[in-house]
Amino acid sequence: MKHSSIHWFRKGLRLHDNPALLAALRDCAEIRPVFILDPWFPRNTRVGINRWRFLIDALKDLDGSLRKLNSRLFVVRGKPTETFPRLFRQWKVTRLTFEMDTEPYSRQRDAEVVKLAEEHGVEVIQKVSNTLYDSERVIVENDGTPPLTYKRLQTLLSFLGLPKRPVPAPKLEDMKGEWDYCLLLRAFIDCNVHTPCSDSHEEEFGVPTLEELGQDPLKAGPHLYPGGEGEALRRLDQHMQRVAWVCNFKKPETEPNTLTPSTTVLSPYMKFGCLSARTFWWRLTDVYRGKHSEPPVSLHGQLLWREFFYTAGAGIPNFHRMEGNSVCVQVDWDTNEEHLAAWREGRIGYPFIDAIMTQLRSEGWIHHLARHAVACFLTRGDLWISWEEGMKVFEDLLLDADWSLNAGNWQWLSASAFFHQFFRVYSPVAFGKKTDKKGDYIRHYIPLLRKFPVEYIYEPWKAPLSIQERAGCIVGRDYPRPIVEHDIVSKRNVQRMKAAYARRAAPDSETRAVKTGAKRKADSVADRQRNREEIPPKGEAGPVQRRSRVTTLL
DNA sequence: TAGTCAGTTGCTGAC
DNA sequence: GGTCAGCAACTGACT
Repeated sequence: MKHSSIHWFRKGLRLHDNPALLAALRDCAEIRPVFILDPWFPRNTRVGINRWRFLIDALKDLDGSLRKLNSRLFVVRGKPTETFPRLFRQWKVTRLTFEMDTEPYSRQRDAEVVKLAEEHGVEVIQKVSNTLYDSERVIVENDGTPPLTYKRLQTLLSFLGLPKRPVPAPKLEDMKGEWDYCLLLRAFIDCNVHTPCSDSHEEEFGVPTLEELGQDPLKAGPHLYPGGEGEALRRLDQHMQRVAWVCNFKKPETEPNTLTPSTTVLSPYMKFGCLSARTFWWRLTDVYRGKHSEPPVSLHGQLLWREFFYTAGAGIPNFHRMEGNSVCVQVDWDTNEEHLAAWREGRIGYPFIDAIMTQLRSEGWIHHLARHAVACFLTRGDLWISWEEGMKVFEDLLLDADWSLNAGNWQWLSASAFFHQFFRVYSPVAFGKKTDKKGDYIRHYIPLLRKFPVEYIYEPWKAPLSIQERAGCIVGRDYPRPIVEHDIVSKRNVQRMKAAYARRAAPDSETRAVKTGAKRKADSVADRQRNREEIPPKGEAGPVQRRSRVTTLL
C-alpha cells in the first residue's frame, strides 16, 4: 500500500536529522509537509516580534528547501484539533508523522490529535529527535524522576551510551555535508513521492507575513540572526572551522558584554529545531582532536545542559510555576509592577543591567552570563520579584525562549531549584566590570551615557554634577537613579532566602514533599552497577525500554 | 543513617 | 594583575 502522508512540522523546522519526515516518505505516494498556524496564537501568547520574524524566516527557508525537492510547505491556518480531521478527509491521509515534544501543552495537544487520527484510520508515527536522548527514557532510568544535578544526569547518560547519530547514517562519503539532503531527494525520486499543489497554494498555504500575525514590521529590531535551517547550518559550519576555539571552549570564561557575541548564538536555531542537537553533537565530536574541554563547560557540555532542563521539564509537574512544583523553593516574592516594568524596559538605573535589557529588547539575544546578571537582579539579588515574571519577559523577548530551558534556568538563577548557593549574589556593578572595564558595552546600548568617564560609567549617580553636565546627562533627570540600593537590599534578600529555605525544611513542608513525590532516593553508582544487566550495552542509546520498579520515597 | 563532598559562571580585600 | 582566603552557608549525591 502506498501512503498519503502528512509530516507535521512544529519544532524541528529542518530537513536534516528528521527521522519522522523520513518515516513519512517510506512507501509513500503523496506527502504534504504541514505547519499549523493557530490564529489564536499570535495575539494570545508571549511571542515578541523578533521571534515571530525568526519563525517566518525558518518557514520560508523550509519551503524553499522543499521546493528543491519538488514539494512545498503547507502553512495551514486553524487549530490542530479542528484542522486535522478536515485534512484527513480532504487529502485521504493514511499516515501522520511528527517529532515528539515533551512540553505539557504539546503533549496534551498531540494526544488529542493522535486520538483523532485513530478515529480516521490514520497511522501515527512519532520520533524522538529534538533532544540527544529520549527524556522519558532518562527519567525511567532514574526510577521515575528527573535527575536534579548535572553529575547525576551524566551518570545516567554514561549507562545509556552516546547519543544516536543523526539520521540517515552518513554513507555517501562523496556527498559530504549533503548526504541527508541527497537521501531525501532520492526518497522523493525513487519512491515517486509527489506533493499535490494547486495554483492557489500561495494564497491558501503560503508562509504568513508579520502583518498577518498582527505585528508591525517597523517595530522589529536589527535582523542580526535570520531564522532557518540554511542559516543554522552555515553558522554551525562557520564555528566548527574554529578548531582551537571549539576545543578550548569553556562557557564560564566567555564574556557577557562583548559587542559581538562571544558564544555561538546557535540557541535560537536549536529552539526552533533548525539545527539538530545530534548533528551539533557529532560535528563537535568530529572537531575534537586531542585535548579539549569537557562538560559541563565545553560545547558538548552545553548540549547536555539542554538535556538536563528538557528532562526536568518533561518529568516535573508544573515546572513553569512555583506553586505545585515539587523541586521549587516556595518564596514570598513581592509584587511590584513599577519595578518589573522598569527592569523590563531597561530603566533600573544600573547601566549594566539596563544595557543588557536594551540589547534583549532590540536584538532578541543576550549572553548567558548577562541573563544571570539580570535574572539575579530581578529575583533574589535586588528586586525580589518572582522568577515567573522574568520568565514571561524572556518568553516574549528572547529568540531562543524554550519552555523547559527558560523555566529551568529561571529557577536556577533565583536559587529556587537546582542551584542553592543563594548567598552568591551578582553585583550589578562589579560583575560587568570584570570583562569590560571601559564600559563600551554600556556606551553602545545606552548612548545617553556614552560620554561618562570610565570611573563613573557603571555608577553614573556617583559622578559630580559638573561631570554629569559635561557628559550631557543628569542622573535623576535624563537617566534614572538606581531603583534600589544594591548593597543594602542584596544583604536583606539573602536573609529572606535563608528564611524561605528554613520554611522548606519545616515538618509541614516535608509532608508536602512526600505527598508530591518531591524527593526520591536516587540509585548510587554502585546500585546502578549492580543492576547493570538490565541496561542496554554501552554504545549508542537504544530504544525506550520502560522498567517498572518500586520507587523509594524518603 | 549520618557524614562528607562537590557544585558550569560571586564579591571583596589582602598579598 | 593574578591568586586566594574569608564571607555565610545551601542542596543532592554518594559512601
